Amino acid sequence: MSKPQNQNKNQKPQTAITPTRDENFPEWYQQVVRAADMAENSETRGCMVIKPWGYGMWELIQRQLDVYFKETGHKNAYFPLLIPVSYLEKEAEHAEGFATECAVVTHHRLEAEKQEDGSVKMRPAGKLTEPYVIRPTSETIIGAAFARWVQSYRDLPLLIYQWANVMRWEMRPRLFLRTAEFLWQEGHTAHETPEEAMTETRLMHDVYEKFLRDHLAIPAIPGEKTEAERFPGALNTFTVEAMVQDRKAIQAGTSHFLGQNFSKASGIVFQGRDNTDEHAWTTSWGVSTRLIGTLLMAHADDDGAVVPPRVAPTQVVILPVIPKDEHREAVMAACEKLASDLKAESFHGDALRVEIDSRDIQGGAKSWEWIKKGAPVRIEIGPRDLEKGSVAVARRDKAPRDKEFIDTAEAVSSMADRLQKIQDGLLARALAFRKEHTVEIKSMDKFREYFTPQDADKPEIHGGFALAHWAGTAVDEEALQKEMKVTIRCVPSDEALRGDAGTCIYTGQPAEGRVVFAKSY
RNA sequence: CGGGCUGUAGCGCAGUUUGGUAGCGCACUUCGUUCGGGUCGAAGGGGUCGCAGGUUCAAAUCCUGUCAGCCCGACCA
Repeated sequence: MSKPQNQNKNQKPQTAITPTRDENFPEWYQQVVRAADMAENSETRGCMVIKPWGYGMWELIQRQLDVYFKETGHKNAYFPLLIPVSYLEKEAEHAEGFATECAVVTHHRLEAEKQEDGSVKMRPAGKLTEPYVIRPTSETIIGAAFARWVQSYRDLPLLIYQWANVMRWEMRPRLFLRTAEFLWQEGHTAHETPEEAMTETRLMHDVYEKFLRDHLAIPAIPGEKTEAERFPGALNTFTVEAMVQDRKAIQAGTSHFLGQNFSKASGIVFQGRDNTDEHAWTTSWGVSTRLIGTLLMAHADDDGAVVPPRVAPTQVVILPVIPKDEHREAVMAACEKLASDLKAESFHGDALRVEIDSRDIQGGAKSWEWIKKGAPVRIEIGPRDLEKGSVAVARRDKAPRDKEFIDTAEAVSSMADRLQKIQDGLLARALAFRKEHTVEIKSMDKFREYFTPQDADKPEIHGGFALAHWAGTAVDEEALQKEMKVTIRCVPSDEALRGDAGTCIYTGQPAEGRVVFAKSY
């Protein structure tokens, strides 16, 4: 009966994804997205089609973040996709920052033109007197609305956010990480005082950090951006920086203290308590579908996606094992029963998301599909289980063939706990990984050594986060980036990471504390 | 936007140098076989070779243009 493994004509690779992370990380990432059936490139340049498994994650992210936004007093609204070009001209730094990546709408009509061969060509007609840009972000158009809405200090604060698509004509799109069109949430608030606005900025920064940690199992480092990395037009930018498995950093969410830059540009003026006209203090903050790319790069392995249970569209997939047709009815009935029992259980306030995969395809192939999608738990039920009253439970955070045979009732009652263990395990693993690849560096020699790949032609995964003292300028930062592609990811908020005062590794000047350096996405 | 590579069936590719109107693997359909498992066998379906021009009796193959994708830069969530 037993035959040697991998003796088939079409030998399967040892891993479901080729290449592996070590072999070629960027290519591995793309293969994971595809194997998990989450998204694909579309006909439209730089834009992706998000498929149900990927969009399902986004829906959960939306729903769960929405709770936090509402809890912190914000209200959802919606503003136009098209922004008059003149709006962008109001804030110089902002305009400059986004000018090179704006899609511009110049016409409002098409005219059909019959060709000689009978086909039809559509030509733009009806030129607009003032072109529109498709929003790359909405500070300006929301600012214009705020200007209308605010008269008195009694109208403040305004706490608004919207779920929307935005467009930035990126030169190098990558599924989820950087696409020309992406989905996001953008918060925009206006306040009476700078202190209040700063409190708001930090509050949302904190919300993002907790969301990444508790929902996406990503331990991000919260901190402030340096001037060089700041949002165009902002006074302060706060970021949550995550480390992914090639040890690079990715900015997963930002919140900006905009001072009065945008209120001056948009004319958000209110009459203050002392009867004088004042400009409001504004903030903006956002996370995007990039979160999904981040979570893949943080958790996926060489067998495909690994989705944290809290954002898994299907948390438990039931795989019927039907050796002979005569077993079908009994097995399917058991699956239905199991599914409904599981759905009666709850995880973080929601019914468990359970799916029976009853497709008539090879069991092995089916099981591997769910491994590649990263469903947290797979349950098999076959005739033998029916006799014994047990089921076979497999976890995505364990080896593909690692199955546990558990009494059915117990499998159900312990499922929420099992999902939480997976969720916690992913976070612990990601945190351990980040710690393992975070070093403290005290000299430029060591710094260069850390960030220089062994093989320059085909750079291997190297480096990580470096904590080092810094007192340099934006110009110094740029020099570092030119030399090694390393940037300051943030000035960490965490005192332990920030450390004590010391000597800047670059300028030798006294530095207040350490900053986080890394290569980044 | 600069430099390099690529575009042939849903996916991955061969064929292009030396023009003669398409082939392989996987996937898909049907039948059988196997069965806690990404089985094996047989028979099938599917492509105006990225697009547009040009050269030629003849173009996937040569020429020009263009679009898209990937990798490396610059830019960015």
